[in-house]
Amino acid sequence: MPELPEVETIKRGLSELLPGRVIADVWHDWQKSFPNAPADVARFMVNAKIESVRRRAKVLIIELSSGYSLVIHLKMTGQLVFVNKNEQKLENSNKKLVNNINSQFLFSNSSREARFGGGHPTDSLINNLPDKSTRVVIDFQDDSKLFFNDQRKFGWMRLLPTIEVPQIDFMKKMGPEPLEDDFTVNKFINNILRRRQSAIKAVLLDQTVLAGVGNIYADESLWAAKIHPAIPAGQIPRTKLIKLYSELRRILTMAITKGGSTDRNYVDAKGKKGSYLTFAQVFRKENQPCPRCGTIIEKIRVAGRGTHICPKCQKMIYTRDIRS
DNA sequence: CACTTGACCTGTCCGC
DNA sequence: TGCGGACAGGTCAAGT
Repeated sequence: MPELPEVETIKRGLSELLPGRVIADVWHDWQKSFPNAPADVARFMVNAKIESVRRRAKVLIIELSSGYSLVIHLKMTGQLVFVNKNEQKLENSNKKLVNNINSQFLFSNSSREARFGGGHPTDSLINNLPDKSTRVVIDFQDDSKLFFNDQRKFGWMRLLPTIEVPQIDFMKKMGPEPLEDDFTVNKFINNILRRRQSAIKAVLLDQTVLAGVGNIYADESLWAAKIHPAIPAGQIPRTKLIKLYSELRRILTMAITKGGSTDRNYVDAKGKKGSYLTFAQVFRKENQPCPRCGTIIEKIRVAGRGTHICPKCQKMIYTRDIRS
């Protein structure tokens, strides 16, 4: 769910809210989410000040004044929700007013629904925390709180010495970020072709090739570049890869300016369904017409993932390595 | 080594 | 209405 644009959006939000705040207490109930020893938490988190919030691919890094950092991966259902006590009081006394300001202190899939979708049931999220998905609560000295919620328990949070963060395994293996200035089209093509026999979609999802792309943006960029997701990477003409490079960067950049997307469908208070993938062209659009040619979009399975294609725009036409 | 599949979880949705 | 099962997707371990 959270891919690069979503994590970037969360990072930008937390960057405005957390730095300068001092941790008063930390509660956590779940070893997998937050396996650090209570003694370490007490020693390196309590009384520490938040210095900065950074992002590497889909990973958030909250740097503390103690020389330690919180490294956070939200995986599919993780949320980071910041709640300011004053706002909470306001919520209790004047619900309408708070609905309008929810977005400034909620950073989660639900908050994006709130922001882009208008009123809906999760407007009341702020009243319900902690809930049963809450794994970690960080209390600040000014009585504001940061909640880490994760329904499916795939996400995690680790407290590590800041200087060791780049050394941990999955950080070292991570490939380049698609939006970095020095990530050139040639680098992109060379990295793609490192996995010549794999389906192009599997390559885009491989974080050692390219860090930050997930299922939504893989489908969207392959549709934009008119490439079938199951084509072996090595069989794609160079001109198509150049197109894929520019479309991937364009779509990721656009998604960030829109504050990310969410694939959560929900039912609002009136039982009405809605989707908040406002700029998706194919993702979760199966059985709907392709925005480009009108052909009905199909959902198939590629690289073990649900995959959305226009069967006319994205044909399996390559049968040999035409680069050589 | 290259590449694919299944496990990790739980809430939701679909069909019977 | 309830119930079983498929499905969702990021990442890693285990498999071919």
